[in-house]
Amino acid sequence: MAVVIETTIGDITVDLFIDKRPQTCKNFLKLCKVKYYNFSLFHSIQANFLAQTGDPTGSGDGGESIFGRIGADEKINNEEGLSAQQLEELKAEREAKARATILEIVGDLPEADCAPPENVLFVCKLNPVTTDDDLEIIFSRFGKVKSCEVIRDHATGDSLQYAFVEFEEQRACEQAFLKMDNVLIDDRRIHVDFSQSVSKIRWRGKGRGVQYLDKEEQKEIKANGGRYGRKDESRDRPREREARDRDRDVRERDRSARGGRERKDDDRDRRRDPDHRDRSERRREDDRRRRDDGDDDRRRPDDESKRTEGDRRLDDAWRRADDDRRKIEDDRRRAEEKRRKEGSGRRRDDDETRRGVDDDHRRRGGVTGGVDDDRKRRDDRRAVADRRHDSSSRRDERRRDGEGQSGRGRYDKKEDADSKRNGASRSEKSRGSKEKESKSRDSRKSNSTSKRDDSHRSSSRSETLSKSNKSNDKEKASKDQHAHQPSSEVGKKTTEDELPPSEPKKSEILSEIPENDAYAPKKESPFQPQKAEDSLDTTRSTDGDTKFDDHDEEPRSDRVIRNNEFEERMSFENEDGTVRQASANSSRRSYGKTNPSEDGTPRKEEAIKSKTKKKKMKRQVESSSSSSSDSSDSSSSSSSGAKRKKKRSLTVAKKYYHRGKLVKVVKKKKQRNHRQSSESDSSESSDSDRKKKKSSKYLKVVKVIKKRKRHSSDSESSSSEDSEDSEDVRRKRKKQEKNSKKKKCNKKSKKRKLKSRSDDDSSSSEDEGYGKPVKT
DNA sequence: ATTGAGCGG
Repeated sequence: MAVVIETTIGDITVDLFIDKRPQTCKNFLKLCKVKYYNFSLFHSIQANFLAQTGDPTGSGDGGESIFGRIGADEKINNEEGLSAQQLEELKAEREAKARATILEIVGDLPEADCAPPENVLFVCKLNPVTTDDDLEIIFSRFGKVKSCEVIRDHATGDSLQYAFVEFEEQRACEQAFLKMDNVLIDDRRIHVDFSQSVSKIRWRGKGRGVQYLDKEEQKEIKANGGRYGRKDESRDRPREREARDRDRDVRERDRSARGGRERKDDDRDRRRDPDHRDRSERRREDDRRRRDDGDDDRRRPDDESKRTEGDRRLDDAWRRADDDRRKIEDDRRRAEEKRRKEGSGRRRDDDETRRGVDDDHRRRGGVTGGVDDDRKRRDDRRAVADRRHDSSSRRDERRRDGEGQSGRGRYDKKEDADSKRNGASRSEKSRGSKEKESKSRDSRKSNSTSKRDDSHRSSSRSETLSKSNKSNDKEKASKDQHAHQPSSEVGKKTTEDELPPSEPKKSEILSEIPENDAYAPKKESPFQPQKAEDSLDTTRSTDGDTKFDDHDEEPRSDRVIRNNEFEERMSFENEDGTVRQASANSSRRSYGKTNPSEDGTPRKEEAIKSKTKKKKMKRQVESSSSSSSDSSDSSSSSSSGAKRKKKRSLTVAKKYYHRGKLVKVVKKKKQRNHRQSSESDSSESSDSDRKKKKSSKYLKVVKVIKKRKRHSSDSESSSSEDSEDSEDVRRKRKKQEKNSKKKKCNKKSKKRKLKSRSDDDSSSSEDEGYGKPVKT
């Protein structure tokens, strides 16, 4: 709650601690309302220290409370009777608040009081097949679940693998937080945290607090497309309203003066659109105009030459004039505002006061005021609080990191989804490998040592895998196949069909939850959790697999296999002559690549191993591909048709491997470049390729390539002296550079994303290899 | 690694 005090030399905004000193504030507000303070003097001013006002007598001795005596029944010392610990907490709280306020002033936080909801859990690392209902059932054991939402890609409907669970009670939420972290759901070890999301909170502007939205309100906002939702809400500060009206007035006058027509539409738009939108609208409009201009230029390059300098200058002048007009308008508006302020300050005060009061009510109904409750169950909540603090600080950091990152993250997600969809087209293959996958998973379960697991993965020879699997657990494999084959035959079965059979098992699981161990398997007791997993497995294997077909959501181990199958597949895919498939695969492979970095600790070792392995593999491929000649890349080198075909495929594969190394830096463009360069200049590119192999740092590699390219193209252009060609090359180069830059920027986030994917997918393999879930 | 659609500015 804030009050603006207007003085002859400027405004002062006063924040009121309404919840701390309700009576005092009420007194103050009421006095404001009766215009008690109007025209008061600042009777005492000490530079850099204080300025006192509010005494109608102007002396500092006068004035009286609206209650008869100031402060009424307020107990000033609310720290008495508190233990030292409590005092400390209070202090810490105050400090935190102060920091938050500073951040707010600096502009890092929208509003210091803007806190994420306390009764909402954030659940991530979910299995994509997990649904709202599943989660609700599972989480409802801690208390009534108010709402539960798995966030999905709004285009594809794929699960984004995180969810929000809103509890009716905060306590239930805390319990769930304590008990459900690192628990297995649908074969995935989920992670639970308190929601840090403030997206359900609408910031009503600086100093105006926040508003907590329900779904309907959100929808409304979405429909309105604005930050400020309802039209007739008292959300608008009177000053703003005035400003807007004035705005309109000015424009109206403007319009009448100039008799412009297009303004009219503009104006209507503005009136319909809430607040800030009009500005962006205008900007957009402006942009469009400008772009149109540009288009004109581009469209008629011939005309451009004909156009006189004067023409262009006129254009510019027109643009500038437009800008100027706007500026003038703004100025006028500002002046008007000032004038008005002087005239009608009184009324505003009243409005402010009224609005403030009900504002306060609303806010108090919201989230604040958790302090007392806190004191009641402190013991229980100590851990929780710590966690919260942790995560909130993390959130702050994240926030400070900037919006760009999250944006990129989202983008990546989308890419993921795309690739998923891509993969769906080759469901035939994926099914085959899926079978292997399920087998391998089973084998992992039976061999409770994670070492074994690792050897599988790192050796990652499909033959060994399948062999060991066959020998290890035929039964389970057959069972698994049994489980999912029908579904894959039927194709897309609706989940409703599948759900009934799985329901009882779910309840079974639920009954196990109370022990909490079934959901949180440990190393030492591989049996019980396994049971749970098995049941989960079977529950999911059917309906999960149908979804696998859709989303190509195979666990990681399969991808390893695919890596190794890659050579073969590459060759035969390219025998079809389709390069696209190869490229699709390439993106796939990039996922596979991150794949060895799965389980927590052995991650790095594995990564290194895999790197060396990959190098080896690469070398193998190279040697095999370049059996005839050393200049392996030279697709232009002469050879017979069939051979050429084969060679080409190999070349693609090889290129792919080069790219495989570089994918993270430049993925798609790389492809294009490569193709072009390999077509245009073979020997050079092969040289550069060799260099690439040798150098270990990606960035360096990129630079080398770039330089090389430049060299090669330059030399080429000079040698061939084909001006058109060189132009082309130049253009291409530009493109390349742009893209490589972009990719570099994205590299980090992409890596992260990939890792997350691998983690998710590998969670099934973590079944035994994972330690106890963190408990508090 | 992870926060409520996603994108562009």
